[in-house]
Amino acid sequence: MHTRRLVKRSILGSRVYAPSPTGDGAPLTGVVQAVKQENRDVSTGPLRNVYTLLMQDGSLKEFSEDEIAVGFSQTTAKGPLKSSLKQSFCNGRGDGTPHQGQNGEANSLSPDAVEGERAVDGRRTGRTLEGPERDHTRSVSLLDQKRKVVSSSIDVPHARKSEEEVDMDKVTAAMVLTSLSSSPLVRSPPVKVSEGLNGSWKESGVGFTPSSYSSSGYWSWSGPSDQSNPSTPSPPLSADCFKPFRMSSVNGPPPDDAIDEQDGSSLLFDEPIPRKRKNSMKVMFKCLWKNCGKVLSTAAGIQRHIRTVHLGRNCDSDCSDGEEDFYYSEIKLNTDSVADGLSSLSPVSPSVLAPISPPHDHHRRPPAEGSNGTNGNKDNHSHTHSNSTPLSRSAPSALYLIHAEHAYQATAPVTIPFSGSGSGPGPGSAASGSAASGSAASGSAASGSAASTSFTPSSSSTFSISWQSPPVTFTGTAASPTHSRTQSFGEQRSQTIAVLSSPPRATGSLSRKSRGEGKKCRKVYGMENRDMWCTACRWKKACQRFTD
DNA sequence: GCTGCCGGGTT
DNA sequence: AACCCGGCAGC
Repeated sequence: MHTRRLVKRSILGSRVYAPSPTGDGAPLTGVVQAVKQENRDVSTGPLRNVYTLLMQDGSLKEFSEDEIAVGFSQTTAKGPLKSSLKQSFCNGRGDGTPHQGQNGEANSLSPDAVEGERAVDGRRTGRTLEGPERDHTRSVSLLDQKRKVVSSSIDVPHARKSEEEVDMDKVTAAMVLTSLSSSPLVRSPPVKVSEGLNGSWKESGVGFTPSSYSSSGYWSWSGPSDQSNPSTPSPPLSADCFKPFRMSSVNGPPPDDAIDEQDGSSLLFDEPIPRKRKNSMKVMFKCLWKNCGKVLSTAAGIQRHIRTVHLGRNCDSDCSDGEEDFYYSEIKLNTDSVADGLSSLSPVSPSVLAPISPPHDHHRRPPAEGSNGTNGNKDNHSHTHSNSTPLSRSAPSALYLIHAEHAYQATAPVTIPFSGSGSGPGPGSAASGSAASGSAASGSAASGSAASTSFTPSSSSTFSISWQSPPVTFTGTAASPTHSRTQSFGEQRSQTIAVLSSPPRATGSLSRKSRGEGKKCRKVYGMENRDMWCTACRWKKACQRFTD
């Protein structure tokens, strides 16, 4: 069944021989408690494994894989340990290619099992591709062929089989029991993983951990999350990790079971994907530096941009202190909504958008920037007190533009009119203003007129009513900022989808067909004669019979 | 609260 | 495409 896990688990808890610390040549025995990966020399590339051993005297010591030898096969000393531990389960550095994983697996399987795996592999790949990767079927099937060629051309070490067989039998028995008890864990993550493939790869990384190493506190798993910037997306990684994992998960059982489980998991995997794709989310990274707003598709790119352009550092990421992280934000773009929003917004007020960018810039500039606060205050005051026109123009569009940012930043436009009359604006006070405004808005959000009354006293009397009409949008989204104030950033971010989709809706409401005043089927025929209604009325659509 | 109807889901 | 329904917004 879980061949990889089997291999991994066979190491943890294994008795190994380690060199004596005193160097007198008498090896000590220890039990592998944990494994971690270390990159001793960046230039030499691949990671090496460092094993934490519980020594006989109860102490914990770390040894590199070169230093220790496996206890159960003393004659082969280092060899088996290193090779078996070298099963690079997609360790995220690129050296865990599917081929390697494949071969590693084959090493610990009988030739028959390898054949079985190939067959399953072939079916599995095809099946998987029926889903989201349908478009790449050809290239992947080529890959698949290539994989077959590779694995068939590599000698499966038969000799090792007998050597490991004894140990494997024991461990396999344990694994069968373990897998029975942990199967829910194994099966449930796929849902998560499939989400991860579409949305955040991080989730997929996390999703693997419990299923792959569900026991024994295997803390050394250096998945994507702990070796790269958390905000650095790496979809191919999760995809690559994902496939071998799934293949390995169906290796153990007899073919029939494998197919069944395969089908089951295929359902689990494939089903949510089409739905998710509807949202077609795209993660971008936006520079928050004043007057920049550069948007890049990769975190590394935006970091480099900030480092070089704004922070004036020319060195590469090595000398980064992570400061760049403060200057960019992750944007989840709902491409559909954004496209709709832009297309529907621009005809309404095309001239409004352009001059707005500077003001909206103030709200989202990083707090770390020195001049930020004062400028922001100035501008906000000028907006709120001196002239109503810029505000009346900027508010709706600023609202929209900020929607492209973190959801929590959407609190800013809400607070503009409120905080302006109160204490100084700026990020901090704006938030407090938002609390007040939030409660006010949410309390009266039911109707636009009520919202406008709550505006009037706090804002200057120069406000024109024209400001209020767009807030059809405003009241619609008012709940969101209010809400988000008590949320964590993660939750707020997930809200971005909803927030992003609101502008189109707002503009949609502008184009919403005004309510028909004439008689409608419902009025004419009444509820009791519902079957006499026009179909549109029956379907709660615009009446087609009594058009106004 | 009633009503018209939009948006989206299901069959 | 037909059908259904939640929910918004005007009245």
